[in-house]
Amino acid sequence: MKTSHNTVNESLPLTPAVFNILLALVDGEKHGYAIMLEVENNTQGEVKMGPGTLYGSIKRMCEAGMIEESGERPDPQMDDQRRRYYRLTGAGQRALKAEAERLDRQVMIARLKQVLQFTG
Amino acid sequence: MKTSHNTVNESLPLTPAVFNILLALVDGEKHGYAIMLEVENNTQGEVKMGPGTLYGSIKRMCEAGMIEESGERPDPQMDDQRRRYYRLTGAGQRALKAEAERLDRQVMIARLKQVLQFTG
DNA sequence: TATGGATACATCCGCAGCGGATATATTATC
DNA sequence: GATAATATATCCGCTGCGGATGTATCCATA
Repeated sequence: MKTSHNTVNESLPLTPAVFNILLALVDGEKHGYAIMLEVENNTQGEVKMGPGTLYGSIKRMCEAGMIEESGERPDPQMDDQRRRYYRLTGAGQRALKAEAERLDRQVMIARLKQVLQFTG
Repeated sequence: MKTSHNTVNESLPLTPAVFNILLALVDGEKHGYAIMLEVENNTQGEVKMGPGTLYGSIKRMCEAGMIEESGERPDPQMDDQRRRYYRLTGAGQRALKAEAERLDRQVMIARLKQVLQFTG
C-alpha cells in the first residue's frame, strides 16, 4: 500500500506502532517505557507493544527524523539514569497530523457505507 | 503490535490493504480489479494497491475466511470470463466493523490531544 | 541486606505483508 | 491487426512486527 502526491509525507500510512508512539509524545517528551505504558493506557490495554516493536520503532523514527532524543531530564530529582527521553520533531508532528487525517477519512468512508454509525 | 481480549477478532489491527478491500466489498461483490479501482476511487487516488498486494491480500483473506469467491456472474451479458468475484463473509463483516471502531478510537485520541479538530 | 519484582533499554531472528517486476491472457479500441 | 486497457497470478527483496532473551537498575519489603 502506497500513498502519493504528498510533499510532507514520503511514507504514509504509518504503522500502528509508529502512530501510537507519535500520539504518546504529543503532550510532552517521554522515555521509551513510559511511551509503552501510555499507549496501553490510551487504548485501555487493547494495544500492547512488545519491546522489539517499541525500541525498534523508536530507532527507525529517530533515523527518519520524526522524533529526537533530548538530553534534558524533565525531573532532576526522582530520575532514573537508564531512561532515554524523546520528543517530537516538526516532521513528526506533521506526519502525525497527516496520518490522523488519513485515518479520519478511512473512518468516514466506513460511516458512509454504514459500517459505522455517525453517532459515535 | 497486538490487540487482545476480543473473541471475534484474532488479529487486529488489520493491514490498510485488508481494511480497504473489506470496505470495497461492503456494497456488493466485486472482482479483484474492480476492488483496486474502488479503493483508488474511495481515497481520491491517494491509496494505490499494486497487484502483489491486491491478489496476495485476497488470497490470505480467503484463507482467513474474511471473504469468499462467488461462482455467480452478477452481469451475465457484458461479462469477462477472467474475472473472479468475491464477497464478504460474516467474519469479514465483523472484522471490518471491529477495525473501523478501532480506527475511530485512534482518531478520537488524536482529537482529544488536539492533533485533529473536532469539526472534521 | 538480600530477594524479588517492576522498571528500563537493547538486540536477535523468524515470520508476515507490501509492492514492484514480470508474465500471460483476454477484451476493447482504433 | 496493432495497441491499450483489463484481469489475474507469482516471485522476491525489503521492512516491520513481536516474542525471546539478555542485562542492568530501582524500589519495596521481609
